[in-house]
Amino acid sequence: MYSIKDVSRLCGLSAYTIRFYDKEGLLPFVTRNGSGNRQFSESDLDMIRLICCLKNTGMQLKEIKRYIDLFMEGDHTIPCRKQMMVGHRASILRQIGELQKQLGVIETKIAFYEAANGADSCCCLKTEAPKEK
Amino acid sequence: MYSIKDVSRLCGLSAYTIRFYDKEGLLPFVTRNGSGNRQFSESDLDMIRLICCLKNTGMQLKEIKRYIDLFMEGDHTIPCRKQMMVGHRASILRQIGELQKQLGVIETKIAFYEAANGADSCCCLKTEAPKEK
DNA sequence: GTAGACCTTAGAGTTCCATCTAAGTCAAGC
DNA sequence: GCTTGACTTAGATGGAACTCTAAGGTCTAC
Repeated sequence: MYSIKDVSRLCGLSAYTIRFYDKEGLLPFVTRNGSGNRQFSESDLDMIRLICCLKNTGMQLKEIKRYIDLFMEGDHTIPCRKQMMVGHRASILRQIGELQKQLGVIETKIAFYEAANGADSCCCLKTEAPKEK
Repeated sequence: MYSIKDVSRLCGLSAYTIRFYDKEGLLPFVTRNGSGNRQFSESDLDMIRLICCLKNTGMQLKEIKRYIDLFMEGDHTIPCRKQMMVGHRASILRQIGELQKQLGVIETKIAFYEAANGADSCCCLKTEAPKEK
């Protein structure tokens, strides 16, 4: 069994975020110990990792909650959950396609700058790479 | 010359959003007509399309503003702008890689559901595909 | 038995991005 | 000259996803 801090470390979420997810109903499967503290099992961890995966691929928390709700309802919702994942796969493929398209635009822009100016000159070496993920 | 409504239609942004971007300093190149209304040139449109491209690939508005500010400073900032685009290209490639990795997780999940249940059965036909883009 | 580290809660605050409201200006058509 | 409609502004509001604060409970070690 893991504490909230363990999960935070293992899943790369802050403890705040984990509590927030719980409050939002994303973690109804998490149990408590005698003193009311959350305790997470290995399978809870797996579920949280799946939640992160869905979130990182652009699924909204309320949609993830819908998935979790189905999960809690039992095996008879498997076809429905599968349906959601199939839809989400399509969404991810769309995103990848879109990113690849936009990548082309940026490539063109870079090529333009390459042509407009000498190879490696830079007026502003302190420019750090954008931090967006 | 295009009105704000034209640009809204041509770029898929609401007029609110265009004004908001202007207020945020993303459109310093836009001129006004006699009565104070914004008028957009063809090259303004191109710039707005680039802004959309950067935004859609996860660049924050303040980072985009930094790019626009450099653009307004003139050609001597080209190496710096190129640097930004090179960094952003790396960011897009990271995003694509990440999505592809997560796609694998979802594929596995679907395969699991496929195994757990009959081929095309579905308990919940009204499930629409997730709308996240 | 008390200090320190950990947890709990409710609820406030923050950031980002966008959207809307209210009040007003301007130009064209009747 | 008045209505209509598109535009302007400042600033309020919204929602998504956190992030933090305050007040307090519980366990362990000394």
